[in-house]
Order: sequence, then C-alpha cells, then structure tokens
Amino acid sequence: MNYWLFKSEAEVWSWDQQVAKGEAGEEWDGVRNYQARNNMRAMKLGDRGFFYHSRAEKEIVGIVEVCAEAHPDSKADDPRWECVDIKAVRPFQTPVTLTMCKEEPRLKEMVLVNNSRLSVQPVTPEEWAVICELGGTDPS
DNA sequence: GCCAACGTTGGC
DNA sequence: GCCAACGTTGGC
Repeated sequence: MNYWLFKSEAEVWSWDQQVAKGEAGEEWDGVRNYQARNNMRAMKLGDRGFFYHSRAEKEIVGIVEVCAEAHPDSKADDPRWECVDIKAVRPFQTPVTLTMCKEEPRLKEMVLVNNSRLSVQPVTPEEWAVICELGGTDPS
C-alpha cells in the first residue's frame, strides 16, 4: 500500500464535505498539474492518504482512502486531466499543523515541508507513522 | 494582502 | 529549444 497527501482549501472543498459524501466518496477533481496528476495515476484502490487544509488552516485533519483509481476528470474539458475518487476514513484526534511538521525532525524530508505548491503528494510509510502518532490515531 | 516559488505559455 | 512574461498557489 502506498500513502499520499491531498491538499484543499477548506473554502473550496473541506474535510466536512468529504465526510458528508460517506462511503461513496467523491472525485478529487480540479487538479491541473502534471506532477499531481501523475501521482493520482500511480494510486491503487485502497491506498491511504492524508487530507490537508491549505492556506487558512494549514493542518492535516484526517485520513482518506482511494475508492476509485484514476479516470478522466468529469469537470475537465481536456481528457488529459484525470483524478481518483476518495472517501473519508476517520478524522485525527488532534489536527497536525504545518508548524508541527516543520518542527518534527523526522519529517524534515517531507514534500509538504519542502514543496508547498504540490497539491497531491506522496508520503513515505515512516512519515505516515509519525503523522498518525502526532494526530493521535492508529496508522493502520 | 503581499510576495516568493513554481508551472505554463508563447514568441523568437 | 530557450527563456521572458504571466498566472496561480499557498505560507507568512
């Protein structure tokens, strides 16, 4: 299983909206960046990801799961843009802020810390474990 | 609200 | 194929 991180501004698409979609999940549409798209193409059914609120909150708020592999983005007029579907799994006990990630030595190589612009990122198993620990939730 | 970093576009 | 100009993202 691989791990990922999905970024969204809460004003545009929030964790609460994701939770409201339940088991059906929702398309992670709107990505118009090749690196982010390629990351989604690499995702497999059942892969886990973090849900991060960018801009205002700057914190990881919960765990999501890939429930449909990459397919054309239904909201794009260009078929080269693809996306996966994700569903909410569970929230963190404590949101993990960007500041916490920057202060944690074990996360200094994290993409979130070093390339804040990439909206869909890979997360290593080690980083996954550390962030679940900080968030007060089970990593599995 | 500002601006640095990054990605994309398009003229040459 | 290079690179300047432009647009967008996201931390601060």
